[in-house]
Amino acid sequence: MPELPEVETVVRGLSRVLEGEVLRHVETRRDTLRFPIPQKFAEILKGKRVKDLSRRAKYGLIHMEDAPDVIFHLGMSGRMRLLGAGAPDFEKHDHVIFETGKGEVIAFNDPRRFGFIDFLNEDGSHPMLEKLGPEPLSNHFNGPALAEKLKGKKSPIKAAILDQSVVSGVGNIYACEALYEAGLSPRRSAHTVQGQRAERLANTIREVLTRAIAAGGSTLKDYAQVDGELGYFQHDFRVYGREGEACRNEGCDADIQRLVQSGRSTFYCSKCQR
DNA sequence: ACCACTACCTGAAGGC
DNA sequence: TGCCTTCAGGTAGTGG
Repeated sequence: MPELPEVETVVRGLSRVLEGEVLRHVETRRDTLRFPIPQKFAEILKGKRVKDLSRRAKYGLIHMEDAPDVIFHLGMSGRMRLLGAGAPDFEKHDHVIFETGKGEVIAFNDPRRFGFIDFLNEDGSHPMLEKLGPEPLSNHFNGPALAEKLKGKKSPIKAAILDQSVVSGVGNIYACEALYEAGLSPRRSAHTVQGQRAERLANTIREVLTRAIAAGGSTLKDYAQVDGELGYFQHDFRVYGREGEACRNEGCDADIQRLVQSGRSTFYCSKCQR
């Protein structure tokens, strides 16, 4: 499910339910996701109040009063499910449960278990946050900053923008979409994206992510916002998942092609992207 | 140092 | 109906 726009949507949804609330009940229903869940995770959080939530790249952060902050990652298949108050209807793969003082129940559900949940260090650091590049929607991300990161990189530009140390939060869908909007071939060597090209790409990355957030993210299989609403940005895809379909650029008669780069599908138009 | 590939895990979809 | 293969929104670790 989750690239930056989906995580942003989930964090906003969770904020509405959790901010300012005491965690009346916390429960871990297995010991390990991608990494082990910390010992006494539930015990440490039980009875503590949530200050607020934030997002860094594809990570959600739950800031606590008088307890360590929580970091979570949704992996490929993670969701946060908001369950009605009363007797919650748990499903398979509901691994971690939070209940607020008002009786709202949140379940972290992740069939593939590529996600994880952990505590931040006291200074707000975490090993997973160390190598992250700039937030694409912040002022630190722009053409020159991107060009600098791409300098000397021999890998294809598609692989480079999936590299979280170049720009953080962009995943396979939005990498494809941003390259299409920028008119750049996914196979182009990253180091050739300088000057105007870098400017253009930085802009399309920001635009695509911003539009996706406004649409509540993208729903492929079962991604849902916290309240169960679906995202709908998938209707705006220009290339992702559209192999063999017509390019949507005015005056282009080519079909969208699919190729595999470092083990992942790339969708692009070979006429519009150079 | 850089880059591509594998491994991690489950489930859905398609072919036979 | 069922078995087998392929594919999926991510990323740490490995080996060239």
